[in-house]
Amino acid sequence: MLEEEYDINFFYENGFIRKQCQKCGSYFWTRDRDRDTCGDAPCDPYSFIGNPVFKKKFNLAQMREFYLSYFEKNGHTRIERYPVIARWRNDIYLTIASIADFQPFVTSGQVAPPANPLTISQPCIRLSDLDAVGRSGRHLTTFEMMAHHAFNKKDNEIYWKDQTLQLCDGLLNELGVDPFAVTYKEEPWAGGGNAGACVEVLIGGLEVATLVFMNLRQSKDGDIVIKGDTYRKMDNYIVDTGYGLERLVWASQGTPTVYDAIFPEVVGELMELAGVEHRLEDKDYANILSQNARLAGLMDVSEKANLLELRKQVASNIGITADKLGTIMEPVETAYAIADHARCITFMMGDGIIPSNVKAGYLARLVIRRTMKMMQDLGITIPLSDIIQMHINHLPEYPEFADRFDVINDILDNEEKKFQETLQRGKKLIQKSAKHYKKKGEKMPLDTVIDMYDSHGIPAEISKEAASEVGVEVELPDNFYSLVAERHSRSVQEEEKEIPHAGRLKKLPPTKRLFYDEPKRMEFEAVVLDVFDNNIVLDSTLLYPEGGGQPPDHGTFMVDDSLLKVIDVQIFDGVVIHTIEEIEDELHIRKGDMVTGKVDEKRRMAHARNHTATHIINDAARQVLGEHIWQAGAQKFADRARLDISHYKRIAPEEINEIEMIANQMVMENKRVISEWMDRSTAEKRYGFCLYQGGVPPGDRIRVLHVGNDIEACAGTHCTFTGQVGPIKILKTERIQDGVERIEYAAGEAAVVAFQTRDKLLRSSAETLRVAPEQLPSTIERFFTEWKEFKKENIRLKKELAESRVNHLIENTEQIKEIRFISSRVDGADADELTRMAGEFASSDDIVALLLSDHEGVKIAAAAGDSAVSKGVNVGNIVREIASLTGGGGGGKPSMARGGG
RNA sequence: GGGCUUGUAGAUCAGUUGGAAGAUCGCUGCCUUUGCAAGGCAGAGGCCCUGGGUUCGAAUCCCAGCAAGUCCA
Repeated sequence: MLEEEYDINFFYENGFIRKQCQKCGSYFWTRDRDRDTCGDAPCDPYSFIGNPVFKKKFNLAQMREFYLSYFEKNGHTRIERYPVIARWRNDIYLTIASIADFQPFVTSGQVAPPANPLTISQPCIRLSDLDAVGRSGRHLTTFEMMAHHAFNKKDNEIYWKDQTLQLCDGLLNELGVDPFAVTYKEEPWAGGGNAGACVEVLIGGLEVATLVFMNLRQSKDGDIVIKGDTYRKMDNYIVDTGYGLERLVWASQGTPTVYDAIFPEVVGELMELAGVEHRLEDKDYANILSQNARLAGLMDVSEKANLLELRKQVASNIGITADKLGTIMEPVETAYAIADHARCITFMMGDGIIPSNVKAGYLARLVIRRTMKMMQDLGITIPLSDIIQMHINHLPEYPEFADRFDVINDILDNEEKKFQETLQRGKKLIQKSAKHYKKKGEKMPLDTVIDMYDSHGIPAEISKEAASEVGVEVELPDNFYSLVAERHSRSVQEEEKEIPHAGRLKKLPPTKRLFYDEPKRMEFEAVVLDVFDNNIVLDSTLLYPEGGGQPPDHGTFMVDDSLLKVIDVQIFDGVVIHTIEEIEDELHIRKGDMVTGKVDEKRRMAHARNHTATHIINDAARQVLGEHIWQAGAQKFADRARLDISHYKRIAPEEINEIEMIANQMVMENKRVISEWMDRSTAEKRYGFCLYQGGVPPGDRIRVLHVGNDIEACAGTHCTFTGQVGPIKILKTERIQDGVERIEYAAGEAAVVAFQTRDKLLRSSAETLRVAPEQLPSTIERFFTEWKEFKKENIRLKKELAESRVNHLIENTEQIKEIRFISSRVDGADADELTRMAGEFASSDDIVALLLSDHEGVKIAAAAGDSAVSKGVNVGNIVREIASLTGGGGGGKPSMARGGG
């Protein structure tokens, strides 16, 4: 990064000088001429603990308000926070920074920001330092990134570096910080395909803010190199700042850890539940925590070796053994982590994430299970939802969480049950396998433990515990989880969709799509702009190109006297390509020709019905199942459609009936389906992110569709009134992932066909049994029971028959030395009967029986009694040889064998 | 989106190289006991998830589906 990027007037005008850190070598700006270090840990250890840096103590709500109103006062518009689940993006699951709210369309300049400049306090979730949470005293999974953003364009600059620093410095002044204690460290920044100069704001060893001046975009032929990648300047440039709300509060209070500063009540209650005396006013105790936090600030404690080193150092400073310190610290650290994780869960669930085994839901489950495990370790027996309730009580700024508590409670109970079941199942599996290794006198191999975790979700420590209960040792390496990761590290090949004829398409203007304005028109005339292979591009079209889970229209083109069938329609960058069915002749069509196009109306209407029905079902599902319902995917066909929704349980049959009923009522109400093209920002502001249930469309103008209460961004073709959808029939539900339910249904004619198909099924079943359809359930029940009874009787009779035949034949045994031998033909007997008979003979110790029948070719069965076997008789071999004569095969044990051919 | 694991009695699970479907708990009846806990004896209870395939023969092997568990991106 060029040095001149940091040559900022503000510094010169306010008495700053640029120095180089004597420890790490970075450049920084300070008012303090005597300062030699950059102010960042580890060059400067924490000095604010026990020594707050602001003029008063703040809690979260106070600091947030102070910050936002400061920037409001300075010309910024306050913006509502975005959800922690990044609904408007498909590249990340969780909101990891305030700027994430405005990516990709605002930052790229395609879409105007909701206000400019703006200020926001954005809750963010980062799970990358999970292991350090609780231990380091400063790591959090959830934090609020307070920010002021200015989106500048070449011809419209809001403000840039000078004013950004001015605002930051002003804020810190108002908070009452000593101006000499603040340093601004130069640190180039890059991330997510963008980069720029960046200044870290440091007080007392703590980084409280990061000021990024984003003006570069990653580009292969760029001329600026940062961290190995090349970048080039963008036309727009963005002030991207991030102030750590929690850190500012911490610095204002000077408590030993950030946790004690931001949720002291929850920490207090958890410590009590865990039986830990957590008295910060106790000087010795506070001293241990403070030392720990100060030193932890200098190292990465997510690594075990570092944690041990930390323990050693703190222990020697206060004069106790590292082990003893460990027993003091561990429960405290765990309680901190629980408090933090619970807050994370509160935000996740409060914003509607449903735990699952995929995507964002998996991350939620990960955190939930970690938390439950830690609660178990500490002997905290209250349900996790109680801790969530504590957080919600202390978060009055988020009333939406309180509203959703009932559902959260339900979900968490469910999760708790599932986790317990998984652990129990796991324990049994482990002990079974442990017994196996105990027999062999071996240790349990690491591979087994990895298997247990990978396939059954049993944490390694629990495997170890369970195995040791049986008396089998397990060696766990430090890098256990990276070994697991290795198993999965198979190269992922990224498939890049290649757009055919990209070069040619680039030169063409976007095709006018007439089907939005005239949904009922089915015929049109247009001019041919280009022809290649079997593809035709027109200046305008009525044919819907595949998109949004809706398949393309079919139709015909009439050119002069020839009729062409359109079998596929796709859109690339606004240009619609019609693919024509292969014909033997050449296409007699060229640029400039006029074509008369016709839409296959039946197909179009079938799609429109199923598509509108999808919105209706989505709305009905939300009414029946709850507000947490979120579309996770959808696909429409001509004869049916399906909708995937997030839900934490299987949908009960009664619920399906209710959804179906409500959906059909919506149809009967015959409401107008309204569509409007809107500004993206306006639409987001008015309707929220539920707009993006079906995916995030690109561009600054989006089509907003209202179907009843359901409002979504949707580019598909729809009915104009809900009545046109016709009957809606739900066909089935399927659980495609844990936490995601798929509903399949048909609308309109397709629904009628579905009714009829089912009716036919019912009728033909009833006819076969010769009863009325109403009597099917009871009749089938009767048949099934009778069938079972007959089967049992059959077995019983065969057994009796076998016994009586045996009694009859037992006279015909032939004495050969010490064994009695009998062979007989039992025509008509099946393999089972023969076997049973042979077994009956062999219940006498010295008998060897060989039986044959003519059932389905030849069947052979043989058996030998115990003493016969011990004298060396092996009927398995005998049967094998006989069977080979019949052209079949056979075999078995020395005492029992069957065969045939 | 990818990987791995599992579907057998009401429950928890065995089931060896393919060769007669089992155990424990629970259930029913009888016996023992003042009663309970328990013990003894006898018995009921199985579309071995579904559908194909291989085979003389499949709970077991192969393929597809359904249901469930789990790890990762």
